[in-house]
Amino acid sequence: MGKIEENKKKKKDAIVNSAFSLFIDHGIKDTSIADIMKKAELAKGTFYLYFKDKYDVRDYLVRKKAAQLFENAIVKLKDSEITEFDDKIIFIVDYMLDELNNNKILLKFISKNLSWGILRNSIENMSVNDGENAADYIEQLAEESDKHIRNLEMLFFMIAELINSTAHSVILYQQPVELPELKKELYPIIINMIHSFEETN
Amino acid sequence: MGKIEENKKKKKDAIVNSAFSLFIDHGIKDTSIADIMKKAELAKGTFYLYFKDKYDVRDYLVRKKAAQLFENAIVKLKDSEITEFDDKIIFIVDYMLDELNNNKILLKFISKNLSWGILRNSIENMSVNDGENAADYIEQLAEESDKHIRNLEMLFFMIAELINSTAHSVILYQQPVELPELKKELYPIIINMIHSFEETN
Amino acid sequence: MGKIEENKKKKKDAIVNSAFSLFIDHGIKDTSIADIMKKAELAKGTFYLYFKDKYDVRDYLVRKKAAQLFENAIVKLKDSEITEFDDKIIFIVDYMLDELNNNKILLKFISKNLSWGILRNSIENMSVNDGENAADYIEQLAEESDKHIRNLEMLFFMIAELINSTAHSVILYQQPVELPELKKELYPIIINMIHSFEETN
Amino acid sequence: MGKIEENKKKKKDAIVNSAFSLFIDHGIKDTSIADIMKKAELAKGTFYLYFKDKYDVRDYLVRKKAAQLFENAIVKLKDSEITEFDDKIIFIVDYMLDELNNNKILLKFISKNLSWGILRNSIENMSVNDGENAADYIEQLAEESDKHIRNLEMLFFMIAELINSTAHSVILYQQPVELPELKKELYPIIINMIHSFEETN
DNA sequence: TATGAATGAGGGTTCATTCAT
DNA sequence: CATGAATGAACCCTCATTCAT
Repeated sequence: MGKIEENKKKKKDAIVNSAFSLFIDHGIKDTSIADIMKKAELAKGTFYLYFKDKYDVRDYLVRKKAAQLFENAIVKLKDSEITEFDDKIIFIVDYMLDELNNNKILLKFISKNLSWGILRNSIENMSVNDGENAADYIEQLAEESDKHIRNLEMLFFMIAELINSTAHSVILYQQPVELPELKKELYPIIINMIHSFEETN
Repeated sequence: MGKIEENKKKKKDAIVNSAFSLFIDHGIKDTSIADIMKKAELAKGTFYLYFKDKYDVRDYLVRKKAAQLFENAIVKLKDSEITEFDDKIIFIVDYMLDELNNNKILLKFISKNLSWGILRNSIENMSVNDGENAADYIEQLAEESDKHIRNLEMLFFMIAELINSTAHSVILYQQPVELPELKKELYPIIINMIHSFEETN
Repeated sequence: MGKIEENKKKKKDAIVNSAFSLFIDHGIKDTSIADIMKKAELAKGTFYLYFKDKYDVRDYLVRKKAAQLFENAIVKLKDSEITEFDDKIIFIVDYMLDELNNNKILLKFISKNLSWGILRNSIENMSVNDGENAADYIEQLAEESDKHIRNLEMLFFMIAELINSTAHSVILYQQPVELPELKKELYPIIINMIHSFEETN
Repeated sequence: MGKIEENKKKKKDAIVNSAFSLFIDHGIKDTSIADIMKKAELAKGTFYLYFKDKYDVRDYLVRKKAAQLFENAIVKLKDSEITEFDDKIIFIVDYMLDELNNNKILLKFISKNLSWGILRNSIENMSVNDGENAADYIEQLAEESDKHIRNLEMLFFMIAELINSTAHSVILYQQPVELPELKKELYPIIINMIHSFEETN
């Protein structure tokens, strides 16, 4: 029945939200399943009807949060009137860095737990518009701008890893510099990376 | 007494070596202090005379292992006859990637636990020659080649983060490509990064 | 309705068969009702419409399996042309030992759970021919051979306990001897037991 | 130190005694390790310094109790002036049956958990006098009486299994008869068994 | 009748830490 | 300094049983 399915979705959400807030506040290591379920106001045993263990919840959360972040960036990009491919990429990166800077807690959570496997999976299963995934969308962006990127996935991988790892240190610990300075150095490098991956014909 | 000091060093080494091998084999989470001390053939209580907890040992280990890796690269570089600054950096990166590729277990351990704070600390306290630290040594390299790098620490930070995060995914999971392909794309980008940081005068 | 009754029988059989196979494979302690019902492809709640708990199923099974084993022995005996009472008893014992030896799993299950109460109940409710129970049948055997046994039940009890307990150790663990050697010692003793119980008049 | 060893012995005894009393009162299945340790007035974790799990305690207990019972029988036998081998065996059996009849709780515990493996191990490691085990003692009994038993272990095995299994049913449930009647039938059979095993030369 | 999601008590087990020796 | 027996809080996870559908 629709009613039962709906109820199950509600329960899963309660668990996930409770877990997120506890992971953020006390760290994953110091969050027990009992804690999660108490905060979710559900019985301890119920946890195991939805997840295998707390790391299963963590992966689910990282996927979900990373996807949301990226999706928001794309929505904003569509609202803008940027036409150049390079500028679009920088726009997305800039948007995400600002978001993470405003939500350091989310950054801490994502960057400690994001791996390329999870990220790629997120991108592929993320729906930008109906039936269109994020990876396709980026490809489309390149085509629209008449850019020919040799290996879009690889470009993405590198940019993502560079952002993820530098943002972690810079935003959370202002090490070795602060965010504006990072951006100033980072964006030219990203532009260079894009050119590096452009089809040379 | 020298004898007593020596004895204490031996015990600390036993603990550290035992811990490293167990962290590698079973992960930090699944290694208990009892395990470490049994393998080290010392009493459980003795652990607390040397370390606060197992995360204390982990940090000590990451620092030590990362420093060793970098130091070895520099030793090899000195043996070579490379003169250009760019080539020297690529040589170091290449050496380290190959070492990590040959010792995936070490990579797994380092890259999961390495943060810029620990890395910088390692570099600064690492002695290349007597009384000379690694950071100074790199600065010296740049000067020798008549390169003027605006912000050497920042350049280092970026390169280190890019290598660390991409190597993790590529070497351990061959994702999204294999190591030779990563190198092919990575080195031009690093060269570009260096140029990006060159003093434009 | 016949249809409904039939359906219920089918469900009960499914539960019982599933339970038997799981009890055998993992032991009773490590078989949960959830396991039983998953294998039976029925809902967990349905279990309680047929049995009180898993020990209820176990007793049902032991009764059923022990009765089957004994019944088969009697069927074979009827096919044979043995005339002497002693020989008939030995035939039955021999048949059962061989069957148990060929089906160690069944032996394990039966002998760990068989008590005289359950066994006697099995024998009494077992139908050899229509409306004739096994105990009556044995009594008849004795009469046919002009034997007068003082206390047939007691004789039976002793033989059954001796077989059950020695077979368990010998067949499953070859302790303290192997089956052929056990038989060699056991059969004369059984013959003696029979004589011991013969009416001395 | 002797002090520490002594203390450990005391702790083990406390666990074992607590476990025995709880196994008897509530059954093994319904006795938890927490229960055992609470009654023993020790911390739960301490249990695992002495035993693997509760079945480990059970085996230890069965061995110990069966050995004690047998040892007592032999002590009494020595006090008596019985000379014939047959009479000696019957004396031992009779003594043990009476003891078990007076201590039904012990009977319940032993007979549900005694296997030939455990029993044989008990007999072999049990010291009757200094450095002399029970198996040797019985062998000596036979020799003293100029009896030649072909296979003493096998004889023992059969007698033990027969007593153990019949006593269980008869003493605990008076099924199918009461103890005196069982004895009346059992002893001639045991005598027969002994003769069955006598060297025929 | 039949279902299976939900419950929550309760079990086993681990382990960092202490402290008497 | 070094030991390792003892602790007991804390955790994970299972599972018989219920009950709304």
